[in-house]
Amino acid sequence: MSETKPRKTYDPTALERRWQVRWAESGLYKTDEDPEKTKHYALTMLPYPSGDLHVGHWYAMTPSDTRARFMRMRGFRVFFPIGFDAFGLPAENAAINRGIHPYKWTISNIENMRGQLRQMGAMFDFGSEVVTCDPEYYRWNQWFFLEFFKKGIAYRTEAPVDWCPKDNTTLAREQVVGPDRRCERCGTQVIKKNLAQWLFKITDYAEELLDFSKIEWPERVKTLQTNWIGRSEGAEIDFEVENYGPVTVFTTRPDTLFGATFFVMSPEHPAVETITTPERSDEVRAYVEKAARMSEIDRTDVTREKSGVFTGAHAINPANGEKIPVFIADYVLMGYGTGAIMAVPGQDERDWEFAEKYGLPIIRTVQPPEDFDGKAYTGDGPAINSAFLDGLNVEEAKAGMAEWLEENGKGRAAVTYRLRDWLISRQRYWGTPIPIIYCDSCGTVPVPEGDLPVLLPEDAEFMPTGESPLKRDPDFYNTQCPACGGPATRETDTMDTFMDSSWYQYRYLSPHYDAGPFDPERGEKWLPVDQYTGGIEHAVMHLLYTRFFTKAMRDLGLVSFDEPMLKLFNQGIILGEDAEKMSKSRGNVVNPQEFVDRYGSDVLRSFLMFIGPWDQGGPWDGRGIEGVSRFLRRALSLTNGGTSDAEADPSELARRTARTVKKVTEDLEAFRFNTAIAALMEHTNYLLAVRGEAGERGWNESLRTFVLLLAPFAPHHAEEMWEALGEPYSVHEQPWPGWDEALIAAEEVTLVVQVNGKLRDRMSVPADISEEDAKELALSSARVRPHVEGRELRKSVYVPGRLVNLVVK
RNA sequence: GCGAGAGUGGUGGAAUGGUAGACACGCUAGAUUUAGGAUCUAGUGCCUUCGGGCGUGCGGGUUCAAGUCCCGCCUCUCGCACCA
Repeated sequence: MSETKPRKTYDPTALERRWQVRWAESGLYKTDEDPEKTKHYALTMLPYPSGDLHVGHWYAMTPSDTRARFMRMRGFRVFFPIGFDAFGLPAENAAINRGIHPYKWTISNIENMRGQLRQMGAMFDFGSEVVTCDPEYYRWNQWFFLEFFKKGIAYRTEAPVDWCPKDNTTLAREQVVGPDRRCERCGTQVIKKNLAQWLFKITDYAEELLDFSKIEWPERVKTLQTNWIGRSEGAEIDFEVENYGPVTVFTTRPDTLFGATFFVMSPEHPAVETITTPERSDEVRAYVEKAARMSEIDRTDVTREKSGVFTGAHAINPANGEKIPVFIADYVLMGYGTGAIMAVPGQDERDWEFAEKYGLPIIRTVQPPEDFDGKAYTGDGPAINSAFLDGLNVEEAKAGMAEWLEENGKGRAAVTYRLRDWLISRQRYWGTPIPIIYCDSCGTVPVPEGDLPVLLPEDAEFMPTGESPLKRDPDFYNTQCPACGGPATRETDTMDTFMDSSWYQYRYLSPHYDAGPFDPERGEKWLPVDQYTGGIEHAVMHLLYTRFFTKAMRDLGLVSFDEPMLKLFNQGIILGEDAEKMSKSRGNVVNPQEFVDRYGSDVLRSFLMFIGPWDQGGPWDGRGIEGVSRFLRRALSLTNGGTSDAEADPSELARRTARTVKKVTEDLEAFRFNTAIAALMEHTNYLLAVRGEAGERGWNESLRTFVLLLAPFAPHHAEEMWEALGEPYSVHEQPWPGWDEALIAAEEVTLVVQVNGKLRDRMSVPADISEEDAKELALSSARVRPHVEGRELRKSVYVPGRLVNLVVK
């Protein structure tokens, strides 16, 4: 019978508190600056201070912490900072709804969350914390803005913008989601509005942003960004429109120009009004109005029948001089390409549909294969009806036409992107003021660097009216022109909060540095980020902006590399117990605090890592957490000095220990936390079953190794066990154990015997058994014999250490 | 419609082309306990005449051997959605 000493009461919360105090007192997680070690900058996406840590924060941060701890034990100097993305709408909404100032609301949330973060027991270096609504931080947003302005990266333009009527602010293109164009934050359908806005020329970097060769990022993110940037190669072609002049189209298929039998403009195209003939104007005007009234959701419905209206005008096909009719149609979008297309029904399905409906001629310019029975043919084939291109395949014909266009001044090779410039102006209070002054005599004047930061006034009226709240604060609004000293007014828009998160990883290095956005010496030592972790939802906003920002910083001479984060891992989403997304309205929100109070941080974090592959996410299982709690209690009991019936076989103990070290190491490298914990559980069960008399050397040595392996997952429990073993503080400063590959190979192996691929027997044999002996042994097995007797042995397969397969007829 | 990913016990999930279901949850029985809880031990894919048979969404193929590779379907999830 097993005999266990009476155990101290298990109180994980007290245990964890004790170690957290000790860690804080001893400065255990102060960043290691040892220049002898290789750097590892581990970064987890900074949270928005919404009030309380959500179980999603735990799911994002604690596995990152485990990974960072693992790297630290492996001998890297690790920088693992944390901060708060503190500007943004929720603070303003809270202020509006509850009358609390956004600053007060934000700061009290941050204080609350700081306490919860400490309870997490992660190795965050709280000394480098960054809070983005702090003037010490946003001053550098303004500084970057001015640098971008000088470089021509920041510019102002009057243009229709996407506007969220609920949040009363503009949105960047990336913040408008779905076919029905909703606000990424609140889900309201966006509308168009004409406003003068500040933008960043991210499109100048479109080509470079398509190059992922210097980073190891998930394919998914790379694909999303590539599609978002949406590069199309083709040509611009100038069509002479009657009584108007040249109108340029973009096409990816210049080779089909001879088949362009009509011309289509977007209803919003500026030429429409001028070219429409008087007899067509009523119909055209009606169509334009109808298109404008139509909701975006209807406008973008692919299944809708094509419609359009003839303007009465004609354009000249530059290739053959044919007069072709000019239509307007809502399937041509002003926001893509040039807002006008040449229609080639023979090679484009939409154009075919349109041509059929309006009885327009169809000319094929690519010969479809004989068995082709469709309508528009989009595949490859020899050019026909195309004069000098005839006989060429599509690629050759494209090049041939581009050359011809260029030579004849009718067009040119061109590349178009779907990506738009990044609109950063927000008509809101709670953000970084844009450091620009407007003067009647000097125009747009940047705030001199020495006058930064332009402080956000504390007492502005921030009710949303659709106008920038700062405009109604005369002390802020009215100022002097820095150039001429005359009366002037300030820009009253604030910056998109994605500005804050585009470069925070640099500020972490020296959060109080005042000679620049970050201390270049610190940058030299730590940049770029080695491992970034966060949610996939940021694939085309934050992750694209921060790449752009780093490239712009490089062009300003601030950094010498091209990419901000070398490796990226996206964790999944943790769902409610009903396998639905957690939401207050569904009532399936899991409050981590409840579980921290009951089981402690180590159990909660280990459970979240054990639940399944980290990138998969998955539903919360309130019962499952018990299993992990049991595991950590059992692990802890290993240091209580009990004994069990069985004694460890020394070579098996050594083998299993080495195997566990290998498994956990390799799994941690690959972010496979779930199988690493499974291996630790298995090893715990084994160690419990074979603890002989206390003091047995091999067993104790194995336990010591086990505690080291446990440390990144359950840092508090491991510390407690380490102390119980009489080892010096702290387990987190110990080197990661290695393993001897030679120990892993077993002396005896279980060989599987198959007959025609079917499992018939298992035998325990020496690992180095010869093929002949293995086969002979297999044939002599009582369970195998009935299946082979009287049949011809045609072949046998021997896989050393694994199986013998006897193939009989 | 296009693109990507995924379908394995009652559940979450494991499986370099080589013992399917590791590790857990749950469940069953037993031990302990005043009781409950906790803990410990054993069992737990399905069927079975106890020999064995069948099993990784469905149908085919390659192979000595397929959850894994190939082809064709079905279902689900996530992107994108008239992009010229």
